[in-house]
Amino acid sequence: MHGGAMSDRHFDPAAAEARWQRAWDEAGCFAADRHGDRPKAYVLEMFPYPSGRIHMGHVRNYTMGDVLARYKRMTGHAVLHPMGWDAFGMPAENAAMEKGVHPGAWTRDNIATMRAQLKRIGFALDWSREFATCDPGYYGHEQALFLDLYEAGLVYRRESEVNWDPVDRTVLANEQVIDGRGWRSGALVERRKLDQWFLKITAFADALLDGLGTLDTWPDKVRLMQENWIGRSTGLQFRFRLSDGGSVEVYSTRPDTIFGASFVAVAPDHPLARAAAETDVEAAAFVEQCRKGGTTAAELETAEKRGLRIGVMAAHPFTGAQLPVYIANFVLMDYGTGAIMGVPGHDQRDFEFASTCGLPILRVVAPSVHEADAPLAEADTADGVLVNSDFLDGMRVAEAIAAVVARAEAEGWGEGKTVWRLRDWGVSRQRYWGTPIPFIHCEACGVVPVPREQLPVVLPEDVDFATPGNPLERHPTWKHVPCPRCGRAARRETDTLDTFVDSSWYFLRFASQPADRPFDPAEIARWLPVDQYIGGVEHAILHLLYARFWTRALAHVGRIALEEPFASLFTQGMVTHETYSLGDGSWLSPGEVRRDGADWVRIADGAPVTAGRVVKMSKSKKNVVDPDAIIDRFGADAVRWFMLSDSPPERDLPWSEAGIEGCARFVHRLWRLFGQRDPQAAGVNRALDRRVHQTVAGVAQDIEGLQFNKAVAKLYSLAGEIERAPPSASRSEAIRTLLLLVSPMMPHLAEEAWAGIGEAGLIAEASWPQVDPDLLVEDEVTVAVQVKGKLRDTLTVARGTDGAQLEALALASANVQRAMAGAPVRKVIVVPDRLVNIVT
RNA sequence: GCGGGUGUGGCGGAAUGGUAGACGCCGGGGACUUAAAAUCCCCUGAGCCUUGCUCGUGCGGGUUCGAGUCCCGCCACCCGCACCA
Repeated sequence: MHGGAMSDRHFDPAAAEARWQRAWDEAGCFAADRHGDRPKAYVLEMFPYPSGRIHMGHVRNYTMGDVLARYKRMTGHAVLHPMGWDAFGMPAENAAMEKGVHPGAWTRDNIATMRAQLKRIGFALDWSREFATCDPGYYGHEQALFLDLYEAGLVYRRESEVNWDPVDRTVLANEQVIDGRGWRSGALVERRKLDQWFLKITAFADALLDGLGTLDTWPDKVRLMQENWIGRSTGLQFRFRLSDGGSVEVYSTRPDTIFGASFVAVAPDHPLARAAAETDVEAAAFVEQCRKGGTTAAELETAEKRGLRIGVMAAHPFTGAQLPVYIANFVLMDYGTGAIMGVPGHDQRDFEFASTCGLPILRVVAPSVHEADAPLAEADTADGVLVNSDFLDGMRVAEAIAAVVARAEAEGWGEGKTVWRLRDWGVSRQRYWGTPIPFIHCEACGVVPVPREQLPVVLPEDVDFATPGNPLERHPTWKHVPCPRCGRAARRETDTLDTFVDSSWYFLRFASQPADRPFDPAEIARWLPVDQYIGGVEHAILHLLYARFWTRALAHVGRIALEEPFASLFTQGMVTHETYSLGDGSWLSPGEVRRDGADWVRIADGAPVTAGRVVKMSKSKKNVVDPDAIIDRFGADAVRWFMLSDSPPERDLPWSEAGIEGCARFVHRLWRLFGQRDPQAAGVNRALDRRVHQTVAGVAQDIEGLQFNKAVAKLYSLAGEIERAPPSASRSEAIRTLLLLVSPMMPHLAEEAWAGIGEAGLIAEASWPQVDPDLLVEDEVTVAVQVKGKLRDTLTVARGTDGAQLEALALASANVQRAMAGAPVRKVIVVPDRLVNIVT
């Protein structure tokens, strides 16, 4: 029975991996242009930042994409599955400061390391299209595209706040601000205004919002998050007359609650606040205090709500009541007009503020007109009817909003307005390791674009990181250039672009890489949009929104004809691991501990270790495992299999030693099974044939739906089924089919076995098995029998047995009769082929 | 604070409103072996008066012949919040 030559050999993952990776390379199987005539499939995973080494999160991400890419190839597609590097960014500069290495050298070393790691895992990538965003051959084109947007009026400059470290005299990223202090200096961070470059993403707010409607294969949660982020709202913008003769413009999405207004508040940056600060020392001190601390929304919104009353009063547009005006730290200058009317009864922030300041809290919306004076323990934001509101009384909220807007417009003190939460995208970074912004500042001519023939503006290599701040700014010669317009001495822009710009069009560059242009429009037409994009949910808003914006902006300037870059999106979960700590709270890595009965101890000295929560793998908690070390021990196929097993791909995947051992066992178990294929065996096993065809169809469906854990479960099942089956022609064919089905997941084992059973050619180029639809259905079914909804028996009957017969069979069951205890039948529900429910 | 998500055995999870726990891991028992590893077979939600019954999908309600699945209200944890990528 065990005739194959393979069964005498053990499967040696290291040898097989090297052999077949070389074979794929030599055959050029994964070059995208290999099958020009086939329908296209562009499979893309978010490209990595070259941080040093590949981590398990990358392996999971790229394994999913790889399985899909290999499957698509087997089902007759021309597949574009590329890889590159998101190579600009802060960590390279940090490394330069800490270790004295050049950011470029550090980055290129990391890329070399990580490329080698990815190759070891056997991904079916078209490496001929690889690039890094820090290549001048990439970022030079980005500069040209930036100039396109500039010419189209989508780029502008304005003042904007940054986190300023007053000791290091440096702009800090949000993550470099810890508890309001600079991470290196420990100085209290301030907000400081700088002239910065902006992209007019708000010009596309409507289009980006509407476009979400076409992305029906994106996860609902991502579309919802983007929708909320764009934050379209309609409301009333209107003016309060001030007691000093001036006025203040406010915006409210709930103008219906206007009769509940008990104060007016402006942002600390609001002109009114600045004016007050000039004349009033107290106001100046308060505004100054508000400038302390970081710039993040979370920080601003969780800060205690504080305000300072200034000398003017605002007149209520309907009642004429004099409302106090405050400068308040919870009012944002970036949203609406930077000023609000405070309605404590129906806005939680206003409620908290009014409570601490002793301002009146009025109810103007109630569940019914009879509850007009129900007390408010907190802000009531529910729908209801207007009360205590003059001409609005009795209206529903929506009706009242329309009424107030109409009245304001008629009387000329306000107008209905659509406001977006989305703000323009600030792309200036006061850093070295990024794409130089291609502009020159001339005292006579102003801001002048670098002429296109002078692109790329290349970063200087000779920079020093001995002191904080932007090395481009203090470089002795780089920024000194003649003005392209008048020829007089001028200086280069020293800000570089946000790295999100780099990742906003890389998927276009993968489709073609001409030297003289960013991309070839014909190749964009051929490959785009990306058919399946896969990455972490942490990119659900920013990266994906920016990439959608760039695509539309490039279409707007005529570079491409494409609205949405990613036809389908999948967001995968994180790889997690148990954490280990000593009594003093210090973390230990998985390699430093071992199990000792029910407990954990440190290997070095037997010290007791606490096994803690299962959390995302991170260097700081030391709960990481290195992919290379795991491949050394178990082989690439076992790691790939683990990445696909058990956890649904959108959820977190807990790494475990036991789990990877189980996967490695299964790899070898399959090898033994493949070795049992006996081409001489005769006879048909119909039941096994059915299982095989059901599995082929099911696995295909699971892979297409990216439900790899379900595909894995089906493959385990089928393997067990085949193992238990006696030899037959059906069984031999089943083994060959199983090999094809596992090949996208365990490509090295599959190639080795494919060759072992004497098949010609590479399994990487084989076709997905055909399904016989007649074999998909069983002819017997198991029907559940319930009494009053509780399972009492099951029946095995021919598929399609009619209802009356099922009912009779059910009533004849002894278990059913006992459960009924003589009660009369009131109703019988029959679901053919599934269930009979007898209600008594 | 705001926005989004998740919750089912010891663990990861499966289940078009229709047999909860497929498949895998761990654990237990057995076979093979001088022995071990490897491999193979069986058992494995809890409880009980064990031909079978009761309970059970984070918690509390509801809809339904029937709810893990639908609705309402909570709790816990995770992700994002515009200069981390």
